[in-house]
Amino acid sequence: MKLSTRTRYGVRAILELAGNQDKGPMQIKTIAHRQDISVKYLEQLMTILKSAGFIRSVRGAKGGYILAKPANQIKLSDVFNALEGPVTTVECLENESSCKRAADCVTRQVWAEVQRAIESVLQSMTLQDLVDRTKDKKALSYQI
Amino acid sequence: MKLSTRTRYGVRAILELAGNQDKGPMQIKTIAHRQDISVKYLEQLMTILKSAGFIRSVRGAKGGYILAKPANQIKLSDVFNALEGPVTTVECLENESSCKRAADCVTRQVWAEVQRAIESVLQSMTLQDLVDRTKDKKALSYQI
DNA sequence: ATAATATACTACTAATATAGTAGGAATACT
DNA sequence: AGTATTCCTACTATATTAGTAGTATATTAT
Repeated sequence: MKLSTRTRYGVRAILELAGNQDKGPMQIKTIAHRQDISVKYLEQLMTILKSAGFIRSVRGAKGGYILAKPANQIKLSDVFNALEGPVTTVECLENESSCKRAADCVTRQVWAEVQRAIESVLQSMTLQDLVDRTKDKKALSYQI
Repeated sequence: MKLSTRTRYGVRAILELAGNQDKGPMQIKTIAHRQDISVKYLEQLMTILKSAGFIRSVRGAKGGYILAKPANQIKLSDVFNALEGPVTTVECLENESSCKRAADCVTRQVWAEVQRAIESVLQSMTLQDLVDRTKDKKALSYQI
């Protein structure tokens, strides 16, 4: 039940943008370097995030990417959904007709509970929350 | 973030055994037929469940599989773990040294919370709980 | 004993998804 | 014009999953 690198990299990339909101567009090159991700691969992830409406691009020199809306309006569950696909542990939860036993299937109920638990965590966090956590951490480390 | 059929089939198979505890060994053939799973594939899943210690086998004619311990002593989280592998959303949660940034990584914290949420659901259920749910459901359907 | 029935074991295969890589086109700034 | 950047499409390598195939071994029933 591992996350794909697509999701892990994508979340880290959009968090870079979220932590950089006021400083103009940020280039793929920069993000890729800071996060140790292949430039070409990240390029594709940014396309996903863009077409999902979380970020927008500025082409040409001095271009790059910026958040399309404030970081506190982007829930992690939405980003996750765009990158990893719907948090669906099993097909029959999206589409009941995919299994004739769905209606009275006990394991289906279990996977539904698992799914709700995951979604509940992800829905409770916005990008801004995570940026704030990072800042708290930095502030703390200065004291040491 | 889909579950593998390995896990889905495996859980359904062991639930068949759990619902059949007092009726002697149950054959792969029977389970495969009732659950619509390939006999040969299920054979492999039973091997996994057996070497994890949840079930034991009886060879030869009239043989089959039975639970190795009472259904209320088998937690779903353990079965899940044997089939799907550890509920680890990301490598660095199992092995901190796999990423040099692990110590102050915010996304790692997020995935840890997701993981805890999943585990908490699975640990709260035993096979017996699920068997009971099935029975409740059947009892209910008789009333209709 | 022998035949029938079941698991045990090992190896192979097909299909799919993931994680990239590669190359050039389009756009915008200087 | 030249440079820097995103945009688009296609390819490739690797791993995993899901399943198939065949034979060996153990146990029961006749």
